[in-house]
Amino acid sequence: MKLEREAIVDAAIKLLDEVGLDGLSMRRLAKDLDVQAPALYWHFKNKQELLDHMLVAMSTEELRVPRPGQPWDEWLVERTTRLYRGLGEHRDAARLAASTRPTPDLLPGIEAMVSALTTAGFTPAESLHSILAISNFVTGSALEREGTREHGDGAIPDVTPFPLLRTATASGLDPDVVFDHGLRILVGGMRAILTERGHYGQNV
Amino acid sequence: MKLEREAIVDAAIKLLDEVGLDGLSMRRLAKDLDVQAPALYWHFKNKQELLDHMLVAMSTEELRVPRPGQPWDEWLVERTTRLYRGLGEHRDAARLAASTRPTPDLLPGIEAMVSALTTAGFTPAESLHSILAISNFVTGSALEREGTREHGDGAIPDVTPFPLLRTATASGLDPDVVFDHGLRILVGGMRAILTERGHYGQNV
DNA sequence: GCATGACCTGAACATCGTTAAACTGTCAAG
DNA sequence: CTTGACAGTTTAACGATGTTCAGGTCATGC
Repeated sequence: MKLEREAIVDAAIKLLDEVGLDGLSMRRLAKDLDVQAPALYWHFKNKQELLDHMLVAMSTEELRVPRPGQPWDEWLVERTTRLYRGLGEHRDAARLAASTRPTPDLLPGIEAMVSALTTAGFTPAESLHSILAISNFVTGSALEREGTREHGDGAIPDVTPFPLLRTATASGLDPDVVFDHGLRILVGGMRAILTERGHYGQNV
Repeated sequence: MKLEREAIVDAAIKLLDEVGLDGLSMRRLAKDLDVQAPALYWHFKNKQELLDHMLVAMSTEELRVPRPGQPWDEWLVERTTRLYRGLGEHRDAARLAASTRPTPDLLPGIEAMVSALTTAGFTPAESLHSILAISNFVTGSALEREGTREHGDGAIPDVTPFPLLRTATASGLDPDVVFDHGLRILVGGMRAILTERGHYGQNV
């Protein structure tokens, strides 16, 4: 029954949001499903396999290609931001994603993205490396955000002895604005590659 | 005795290189030290506290400021690359770093780096955000490298049905070149901020 | 000589992922 | 209507984990 598998994954995601990744145990999940823990092992051979399915159930995976007429950089920012936001919708989602190997059915999407960037003027290698680098940046940023979220208030260090840090953090220090800034720099650097090569056009 | 604490941390790091983070248990570490597991809890209140000390013992933390006359971008690339390489010198070092909150004594180093970038023409906020974004990029990249290292050979997916991916990965796909490319893009984007503002000079 | 503390052991607790064997139901074939 | 196969679950247990607690041992200072 596929129905069971989906129900388990849904309950696991809901439980994840309640107790976090560290609190997500097979026994606890089984209790939520009114079942004994070993019953889960008929549907999933591993806890890891369960986690894998949770991750694919959580990821919407859209916007892998620019809308018609949309400039490549705008599309890339939009898509990457959506990815980053997606990792913030469930508790410990970034940690979960980091502990899971990507499945091979991501390849068509990556090929599509590479295609979008090559038509913008990048080489296939440049496109792929950029996409992967940005992906690493996303996971790193999402992990950092989760880390600061958990230790909430008590962890903000005292910057008063450091004048530059003081002015730099005068209006707070939000992980999201660090992410936005990093992403802006990344696509700015990609744009620089193109302009150095003579592509001045906005969109293809 | 500080000597004991250091000895424990050193043994823990050596054990980490042998068995990895998942194999690093208090009992196993105690056995290497010819001691029973609870003895470790006299020196460290937690396993987490032990892990924290392992991480600071592993990080050399140098080059937080450019050499005299060195351009800011060259220095930034050098320093960031060194950081990334450092995370590859011990097994699971990136995972370890990701599971640990940074200690507040990193602040002087950050202030120094912000200072270096502000004298190059960036605002304090731009400098700090760039540093933090790059740091997130480093941890993300190091984590990805560890993930691919572990599943070694068997995990390389088949790209033959995807022409662009095939040409992009014709000469292999090394996590390190993805990192180099991402870093180049990042500082390229930072350079673009400066040139848009009218700073055309190479160094300061 | 004796007490105070540092430092360690032994035993145990709660919890974890996971497995093996036995049980319960459903449903089709004889 | 019986029987057997099979999906799906339970009960019991194994080995391992981090951690605690009560009690030891042993040197040092009075």
